[in-house]
Amino acid sequence: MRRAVATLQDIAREVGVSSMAVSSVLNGSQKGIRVSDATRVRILEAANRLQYRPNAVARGLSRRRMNTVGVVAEFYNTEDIDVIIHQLLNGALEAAARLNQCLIVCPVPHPSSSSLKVLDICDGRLDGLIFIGASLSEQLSEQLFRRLEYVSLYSTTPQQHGVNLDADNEGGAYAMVRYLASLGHKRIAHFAGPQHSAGSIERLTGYRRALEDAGLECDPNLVFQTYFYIESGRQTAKELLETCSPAKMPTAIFCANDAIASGATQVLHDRGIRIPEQISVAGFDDCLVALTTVRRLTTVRQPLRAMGVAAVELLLEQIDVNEPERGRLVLGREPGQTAQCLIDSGAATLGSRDKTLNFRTEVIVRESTGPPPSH
Amino acid sequence: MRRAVATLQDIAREVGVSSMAVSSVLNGSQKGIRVSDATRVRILEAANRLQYRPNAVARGLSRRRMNTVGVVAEFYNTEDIDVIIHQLLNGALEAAARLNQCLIVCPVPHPSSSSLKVLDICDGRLDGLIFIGASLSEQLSEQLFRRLEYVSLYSTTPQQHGVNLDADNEGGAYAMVRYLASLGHKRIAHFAGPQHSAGSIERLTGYRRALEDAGLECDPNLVFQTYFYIESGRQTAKELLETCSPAKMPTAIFCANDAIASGATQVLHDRGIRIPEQISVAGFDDCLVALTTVRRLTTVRQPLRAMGVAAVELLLEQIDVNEPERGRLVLGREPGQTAQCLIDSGAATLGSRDKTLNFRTEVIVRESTGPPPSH
DNA sequence: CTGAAAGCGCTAACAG
DNA sequence: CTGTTAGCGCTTTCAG
Repeated sequence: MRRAVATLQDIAREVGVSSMAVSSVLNGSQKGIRVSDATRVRILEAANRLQYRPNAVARGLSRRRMNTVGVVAEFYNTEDIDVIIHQLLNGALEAAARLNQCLIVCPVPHPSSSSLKVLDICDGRLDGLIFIGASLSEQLSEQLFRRLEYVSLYSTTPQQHGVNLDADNEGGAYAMVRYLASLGHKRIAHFAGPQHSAGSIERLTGYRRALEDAGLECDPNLVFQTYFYIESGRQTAKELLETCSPAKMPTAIFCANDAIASGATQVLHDRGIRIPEQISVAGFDDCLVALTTVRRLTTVRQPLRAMGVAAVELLLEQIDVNEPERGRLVLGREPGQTAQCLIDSGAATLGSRDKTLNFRTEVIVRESTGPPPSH
Repeated sequence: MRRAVATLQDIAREVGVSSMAVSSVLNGSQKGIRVSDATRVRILEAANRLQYRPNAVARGLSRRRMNTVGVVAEFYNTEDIDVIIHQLLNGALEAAARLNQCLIVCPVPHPSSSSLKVLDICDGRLDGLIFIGASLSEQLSEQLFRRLEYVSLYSTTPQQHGVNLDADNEGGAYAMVRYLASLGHKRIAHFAGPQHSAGSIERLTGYRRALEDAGLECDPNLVFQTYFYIESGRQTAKELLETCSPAKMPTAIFCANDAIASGATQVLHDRGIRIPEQISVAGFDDCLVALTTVRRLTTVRQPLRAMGVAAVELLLEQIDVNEPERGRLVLGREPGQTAQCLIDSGAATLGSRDKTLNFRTEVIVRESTGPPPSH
């Protein structure tokens, strides 16, 4: 929108037709309109010569639709969560491109400033919003809902409106701990994530259920409370080594994410404890750090790409369904159809948390796990 | 822009004044306008009651300014470049917030699709653009320049318009290699980045100049061509171990980035070569993987936050200067003043590549370097 | 089936 | 100083 940018009317003037004719040729709206082939060619030629590009702001004002969805993510974190966001984003980008939607990211520097910043962007320039890892207060989600449709991923608070997507945390943790048990481990520690996070609690639940089903004792002294950071994994590993008597030492540690596992691995390695010969370490997420540890991590992978795709599709379905006045259905699906497809195909299940879709996870076996030493 | 969203006119109708009065009270434009305090209060009350929020699309169309800058970055990469982008983004966000500008990120999935995707977004919704690591063809930068102002970071092609920001690659590499030499290393290898990248070449130049100034021989067999990936570092380390006779083995490796250093570290460690006792390894960038290697990496840190801030300020200055018709100066600086300040303060220097500002780097000493074995 | 006219929500530039 | 009018660039609607 600067210097000499050609407008629709410029072209209309050049060619000597109405701006409507130009609009219908270039932006293919208005179904019933017929322009003679000769004029059509002249319009296209003029548009090309003048390097015409439609002005999305004007179009948006008129159509009440920007064909743009936003992703809100907190960009202050330099640990592994970022890589997760990138993978989600790749899926979301793919889906958005396929459906002719723009996807833009609205980075939020700090959790606290979210509320202000987020409402700033809900000013007509976006048709819908995808929240990643947000904690939306009831008030904010109400305000948001008045302005646009949204879906969330890894929401840390119960959803008021719209759907929430998450990994099948409990299932993933369960599968990993069963795997460790199948290797012969009897004493499996858990470096749990922060307990204000629903995902952490679910992973802990999966861990407990797996121990029980494997007929193993669940020693509370082997469950440690940590944060999702490398440094926290490091400290907790030191704590474990200091507080545990050799006899009670676990032969495997299941960490609530890869960052924790990375930190733990570093400390164990520094103390001369060999992985996986003396102790097995497993993570969760399968992000970049899983590949940079001394022994590449056995971990639980989430279908991040598919989740990104699903987020966009669910959002657009919501817009289609709930805002018919905006016309232009993008997906053309029935209400709930997108979610139903995911469930039917086995990609996701309806979680215990209301309105949450849990995506199936997968255990990735690498070098950081093996049978316990006595085997 | 959905369901019942109050507009300016709604408020005007409620209160019984002109929409102009409302506009001037709520959005503080139109300097000369006076509204009685009583009306002002009633307007504010009504706006609050109706939860009024200005529609940025309508405002943008009218003012020809969105107060929004975009960042274009390629989001397909899952290696360390991401973390760099995040740090840059944090700086950019800070500056944008301070100057009352929205900052949004336009992720580009693949390098090849950039041209299309990028022009898509230059449709009036953005006042300016910041490119990270882009290779803009001459044609694309021309088209872009017709539509909006832009600046670039780590541009891989010479700049047609606008300024480019980069780290002082040569200076950083020089400082690191001088540091290694000062520890007593005589045979220092370099795992160079891809030679189509200007930054890689500059790092290589710094390496060579440092060896020369330190009076060390520059053995071409110790310079390896790699890519900016962990796996490439891994392979190159294997190559080094296979091709180098023990007598000719370097005692230090300076890697063109941290990912390469991480891969190299893994292989060396796996072969039982102790770091830094037997060989020192140094990286460049100081990103997350520098903290997850067996020995935390000695590396060259770039002032990413400051670069993000500078990118936004330089861009807004360009808009102020070159698009006076849009009014509303954001910075109110003279042309070139922002760059001059950076140079005067010593934060950056004018690079050899035309129109490039090189930001001062810093050697961060950690655990992966030490004196050579014979010492 | 075509073309002129009205309007999306807001603001800048006027005339009263 | 107020209040009205005329757009911003595009699209939808409604006469011709």
